[in-house]
Amino acid sequence: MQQKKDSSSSSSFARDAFASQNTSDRPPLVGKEIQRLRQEHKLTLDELASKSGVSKSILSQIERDHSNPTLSTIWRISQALKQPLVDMLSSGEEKPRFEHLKVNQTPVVSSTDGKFVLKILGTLGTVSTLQWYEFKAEEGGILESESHGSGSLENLTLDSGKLLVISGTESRELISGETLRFLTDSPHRLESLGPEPAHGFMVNLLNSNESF
Amino acid sequence: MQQKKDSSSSSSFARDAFASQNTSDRPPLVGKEIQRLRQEHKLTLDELASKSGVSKSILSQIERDHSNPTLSTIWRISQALKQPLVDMLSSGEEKPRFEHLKVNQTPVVSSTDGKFVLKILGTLGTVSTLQWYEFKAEEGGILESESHGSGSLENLTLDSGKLLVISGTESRELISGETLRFLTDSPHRLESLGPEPAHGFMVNLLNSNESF
DNA sequence: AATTTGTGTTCAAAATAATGAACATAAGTT
DNA sequence: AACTTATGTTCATTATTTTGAACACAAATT
Repeated sequence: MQQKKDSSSSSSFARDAFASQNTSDRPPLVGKEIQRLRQEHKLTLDELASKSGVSKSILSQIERDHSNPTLSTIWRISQALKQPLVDMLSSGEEKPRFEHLKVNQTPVVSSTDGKFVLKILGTLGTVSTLQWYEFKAEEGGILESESHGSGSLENLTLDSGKLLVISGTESRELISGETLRFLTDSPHRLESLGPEPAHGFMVNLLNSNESF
Repeated sequence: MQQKKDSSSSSSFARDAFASQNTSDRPPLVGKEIQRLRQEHKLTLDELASKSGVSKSILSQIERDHSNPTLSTIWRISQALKQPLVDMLSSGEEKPRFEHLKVNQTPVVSSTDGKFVLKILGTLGTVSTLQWYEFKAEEGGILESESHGSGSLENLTLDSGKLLVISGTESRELISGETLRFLTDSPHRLESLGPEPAHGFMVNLLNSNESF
């Protein structure tokens, strides 16, 4: 472990700095991103140093990935650049820009009689606090749901047709173009009243503690 | 600046560790979150130390927020816990608690030529991390948007028509029934290719750090 | 109860990140 | 060209993180 301090200040860290983009084999290289942001703000190292309280010299080294900054250092820089800390770190990581789902890749659920069809458009993350759907239902089509848990909110916009919504003891009738938001902490039910098929869009917030 | 090293190893950092939740006045306190994750994985300090290559003692200190970890240290820990680095840092920060949702009439925005019409169905809370829309666009209708900020994700489902999506330097063409998710951290543009009008839904997540 | 084993904390030493001043270089000015 | 100014890099030093070993304590075993 013993390592002779070499005369230059460049430590053992990242002397091979221009390695490939970070794909989870080493800590993210924040240097380029910080430099980009600094230049975008038209700041010199001196200016950023005084704004952030981080010394000019270490800024220089960090930008060239010759140093392994401390959490507090990164944070002070992110503050000065008005950039969420988290963004600065994730910037290097290549994220796929697009995800294109073809028609047959969209999951579809339908009622037993096939009259109510629900396309699952989106589920968010592992914890799944947000989901959204498109639905089409011919006359008489019914969708029954259990409670989604306390604090859950359903947001329903009807594009065409007529829809009866029952949640708990209350019910509403929706016509084309209207939007209804309601709590789904109890079993609820959607029914297409026809005659034309109901078509619409639904966004569900789970465990949201929204009120209206 | 001169500071006498006190006999305990706890540095000047965060001796007042149990400060309030971080709301951008000091670096995020990662200790609790790391500890939570470690325990969730049923690991001891020793085990995490060997998995991550970070010494047991510093782990102990970091968990109690008695140290100001280095980027590479945080990263090695995040790897061992199979947790995206970024998530560990943002955990303490204000999570979008969903707030009051109030949209009575549906506001409508349309392009100057009137060919692209956007109905704003939902905007969530003051922090506004979630929005959703319905859109209709006749042939040639164009919607241009600025960046929604880094980490923003747009989810677009086309019900009918044909749509060209351009984000950054990339573009995709969508046909009826397809869904496209893409990052909107740079200016982007939707264009209805016709001939029949495009109709669809859109869900936008702001500052989500979702990946696909 | 005494011993061992498991787990987290503290200690002194070593490694290295951060600082401020000096230096290097390039771009403008006189 | 010589001088200044602006900007980034390197140097020596200081401050702090990180380490490995020793310690403390509790839980399990004998």
